[in-house]
Amino acid sequence: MSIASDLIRGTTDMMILAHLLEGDSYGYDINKSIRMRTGDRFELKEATLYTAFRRLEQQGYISSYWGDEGSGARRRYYTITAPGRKAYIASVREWENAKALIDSIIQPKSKDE
Amino acid sequence: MSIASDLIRGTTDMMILAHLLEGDSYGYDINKSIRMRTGDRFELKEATLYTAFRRLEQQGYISSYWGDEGSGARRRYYTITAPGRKAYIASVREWENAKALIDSIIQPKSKDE
DNA sequence: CGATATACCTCACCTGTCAAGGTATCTCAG
DNA sequence: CTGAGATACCTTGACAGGTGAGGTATATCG
Repeated sequence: MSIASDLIRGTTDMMILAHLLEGDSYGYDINKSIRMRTGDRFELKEATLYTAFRRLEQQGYISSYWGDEGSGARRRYYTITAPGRKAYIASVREWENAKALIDSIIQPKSKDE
Repeated sequence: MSIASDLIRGTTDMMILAHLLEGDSYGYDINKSIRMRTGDRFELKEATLYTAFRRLEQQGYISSYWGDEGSGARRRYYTITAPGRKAYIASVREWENAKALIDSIIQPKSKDE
């Protein structure tokens, strides 16, 4: 179950950006939302999540700030930037493209089986 | 142009196995055929191709033999094995699964844009 | 007080891709 | 004959992203 790590590679950043498009969020919440959207069939590993945040922030695609909750564990919120939106659009385009290319290469002989 | 290497990661083996399903073949030919099927928009890098062959052979998914052409450069032919066929089917299933999961995570708000 | 959930983080390791380099043979133009 | 180009194979080292394992801190509930 779950996706082979080699298959998700390169889509992690896109997943995160997709979520930030709908509003600022923080790590734990993004992952929870991914779990829910996929019916518990997939989740990002924490290490993957946080290294992705570092990467995206370094590239200027997201920016972060500490939330000021009165109680509970502190949360670091992330916002998608304008370049981030552009990068997201480009990555979705690339993803659609890759899907089509790969499918054309492995073209299954029949629809069912 | 071309697919980001992080996006194809994990599909290379599947691509190669897909080609071997149609009959024995050798490296150069497989790559040529991939180039053609994708209208010159994609090709595996040689280093990637040959490391994939090593990997697949080690896993018992393919086996190889030297062709005996009277003239020209020698070719190493590859055959897909029974376990290889099973692995191919499993990997296609996994790929379809991953596509659906990823799409559900990045779910675009509208069909066009 | 201990367990559980929330919430963050880092390090070392593994694996697959790829640029760069190499070898050898054949064909064809000049 | 010589050199270029295509065919055909291979290896090495660097690089990048995912991940297991470990760590910190707070709040809640029994």
